[in-house]
Formats: sequence, C-alpha cells, structure tokens
Amino acid sequence: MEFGCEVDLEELCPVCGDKVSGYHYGLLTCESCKGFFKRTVQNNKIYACVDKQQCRIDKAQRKRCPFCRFQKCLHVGMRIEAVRADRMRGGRNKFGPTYKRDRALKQQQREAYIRAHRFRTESGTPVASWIQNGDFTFTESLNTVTIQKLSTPSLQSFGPTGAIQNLCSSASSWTIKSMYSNTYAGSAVVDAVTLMEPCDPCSKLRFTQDPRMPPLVMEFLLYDPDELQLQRNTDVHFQQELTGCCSYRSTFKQVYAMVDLLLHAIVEWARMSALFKQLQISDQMKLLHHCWSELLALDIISGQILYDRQASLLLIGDHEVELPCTDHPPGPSLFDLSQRGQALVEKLHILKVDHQELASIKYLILFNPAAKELEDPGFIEKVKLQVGGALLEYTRTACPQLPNRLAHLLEFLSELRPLSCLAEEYLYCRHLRGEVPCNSLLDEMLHAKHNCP
DNA sequence: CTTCAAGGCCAG
DNA sequence: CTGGCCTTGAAG
Repeated sequence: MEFGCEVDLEELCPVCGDKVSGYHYGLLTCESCKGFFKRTVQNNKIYACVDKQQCRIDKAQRKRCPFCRFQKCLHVGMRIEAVRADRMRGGRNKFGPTYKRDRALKQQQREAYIRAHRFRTESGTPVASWIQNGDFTFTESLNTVTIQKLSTPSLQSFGPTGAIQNLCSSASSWTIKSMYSNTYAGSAVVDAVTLMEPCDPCSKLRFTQDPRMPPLVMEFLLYDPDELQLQRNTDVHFQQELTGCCSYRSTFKQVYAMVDLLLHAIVEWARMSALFKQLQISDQMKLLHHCWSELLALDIISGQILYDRQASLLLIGDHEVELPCTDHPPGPSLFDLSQRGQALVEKLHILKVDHQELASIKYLILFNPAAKELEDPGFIEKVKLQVGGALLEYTRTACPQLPNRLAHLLEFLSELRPLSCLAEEYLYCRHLRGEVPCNSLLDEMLHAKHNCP
C-alpha cells in the first residue's frame, strides 16, 4: 500500500489472457478455459480449424476456434490426465504438491520484487520509471513454458500416466544428508552457517542502484557467498587441519581439502536458496550430485575473475595451491585442467562477465532438468526458464550494445561442462588410487556419479 | 475445522 | 457451446 502504483503480479490466463480463477488441470487458468478444457476432454471432442491452425487466442476471440484453443491449452501445459475419467467430484489429485510449489515460487518472486522495490526506493531511484519498463517480462516464461510435450491432442490417453514415478532410492551414503540434519562431522570442519550468512547488503548495494536489474538477479547477487566469507572459513579450516602438513603429498591433500571445503560451500549455498528449498530432499540431492563438478569449476574460475586470483594457482585467498607439472598417472593431469580452465577464464575476461551474471549462471547449472530420475523435473525446468529469462533481461539492459551476450554466456556454460567432466575424471582416478579421504563430501559425490548406472 | 481444485448446473 | 457460479470431498 505504501506505493500507490504497486505492481500487482496478478496472473493472467496463459491461454487467453483473461483473469485467473485458480489452478486448473495443472496450472493457473481462467474459469472459461477451465470449463472448455474439461468439456473437450470429457466429451472426447475433436475440433477442426478452418484456417491455418494458428489462430490467435485471446479473451475476445477464444470462442472462434476451439481447435486452436485446445491446442493452446495443451501447449501451455494443461494436463489431460487431471480430468477425471470417473468424474468423481471434490477431493485432491496428485498435482496438489505441484500447485503448492508453484505458489511458493511465485511468492518468492513477489518477495524478490518487493525487496528490489525497497532497495531502489531507498537509493532514491524513481520507482515509476522502471515499473513502466516492464521489468517483469521474464516472469512470462513461467506461463508460456510447455510442461508436457504433447504434439497432437491425444484424447485416448486417459489411462494411468505414471509420469512421475517414485524412483527414489536411499541406498547411497549420504554425507549431504547428514549436512541436512546438521550433524555433519566429516573431515572438513566448517561452520556451515557462517559460511553462508547473507552478504552484507551494503557491500553490494552499489550493484543494486541500477533501476533495471531484474529482482531475481539481484536476489542471486545478494545471496552469493563472497570471497571474504569463504576465506574466513578456510583460515579456520587450514589452521585446524593442515598445520604441520608439508610432506610431498601435502599438495594433493590440500587440493582435496580445498575441494571439500568448496563443495560444502556449494551445498550450503544451494540449501539456502529459497527456490531450491521448494524441492523434495531427494531431488535436491540428485541436482547436487549431478552438477557439483560444474559448480566447483565455476567457483574456481569465478575466483580468478572476481577476485583476481593468480592464474597458475588454485583456490582461495592465501591458501593457493601450486600446481606441479609432474603429475604423471593415467587420466587427465592437474596441469591440463588448469590450462583448460585458464582458457575459460580468458574467455570470461574478454566477455567482461560480472558478479551478477556469474551468480545467475550458478542457478542455471543447479536447476538442470537433465539430472537423472528427478521427481519433479517440471518445476526444475520452470526455475531454469525463469532464471534464464532474468539473466536475459539483465544482459539486455546492462549491455544493450551486445544483444547476443546471453548466447555467449551459454556458450561458456557449454564449454564448462567438458572441463568439469575432465575434473571429475581426474578426481575419480585419484579416488581409485585411494587418495581421496573417505567419508568426505567429495567421496560421496564421486560415488553418487559412478555407482549409479 | 478450512482450503480449493475437481465436477455439475443452467441461463444466455 | 459458453462461462459464471455452485457443490463436493480429500488433504492439510
């Protein structure tokens, strides 16, 4: 109420743009499209388009072509299987949890918006101007996302769908899980809470002055752990763990300790994310097991970009590890890895990538619907699209002279992947030789990848 | 108990 | 056939 022109994030029906009346058959739609979809499916209706099957569907014209209207219903993600074959009334269906998460996601979006609003108002930026800029166009990606790929309306598919199966297995060793219950007592002694306390907003306030920064990107930036926080913890860690450790193997011991420390930071960072919290624990683990090496590689590369870490050295602050070139066993060498990493660092330097972009890219890596056996890939896909949309919005406004900037960032991502695979292979080779400390987070990550078929 | 997304009803 | 409003009933 404090701002008369408060932008209401009121939803519009993704089919026709009319006012939404609630969740119907998988997503927020208006009452009329709900009824239309129900009638079509219940009565097995087959429509035909008299034109080119690409009629525009809006509130005024939605009655004109039921064929295209139904196509659009399917395209935006309305679910045939949510129409009950037995016509039973009342109660709840299996989409209940999906609706709940979607609501939470939207709530998160609203909060980010309000926070952004407050920052901008406090920093004296006229509010009205950026509201008029349509700062929230990226949220449209939520509505236009195709949840289910249905090329043609198939009205016969009423049978049990089994689309979401409970494939969850809890057979692995779960160091992450123990972190989840706050009883982790592994080798890397890290106070996980202090590691991830939100950064002092003032230190990043200068970034929030830009009135056009998408709220989601600002949120990512504000909650991105910074170098000082990591360093504080590594100081403690190294004093405790590595004093007097200067034998020839200590270099690798340090690498593993550092990797483990970074992995802890990564897991904690993810866990603190409001978007990530919406997922079931099993999906959280699957995502982390799937992308840990990419996030690790990105962390190391980001350190060089953002904090100008020395190129030939690894990891954090004062605890840099010198790379030996005499790394002869089979598999990739640390030297190879650093060479390839360096190439990517160069690339990011040329791109002049900034903290906002790096913080957002981490979410693109984390929310990867390609991770295996996810319970709710649809939600993860949605988040990915949302993050991508916010990043696109950000790059467009921050760098209007480079309209293809997002494509370059995504290209970087596609090049990061093979590097992270190589790094994983490297660590796995060393793991096979018994060099990776048991019960470490790294140990768990390597097992999760290589034990699962 | 309340919620809210299903199905049902019926004037237009 | 449409779409606004009503009834239902499992989940929380």
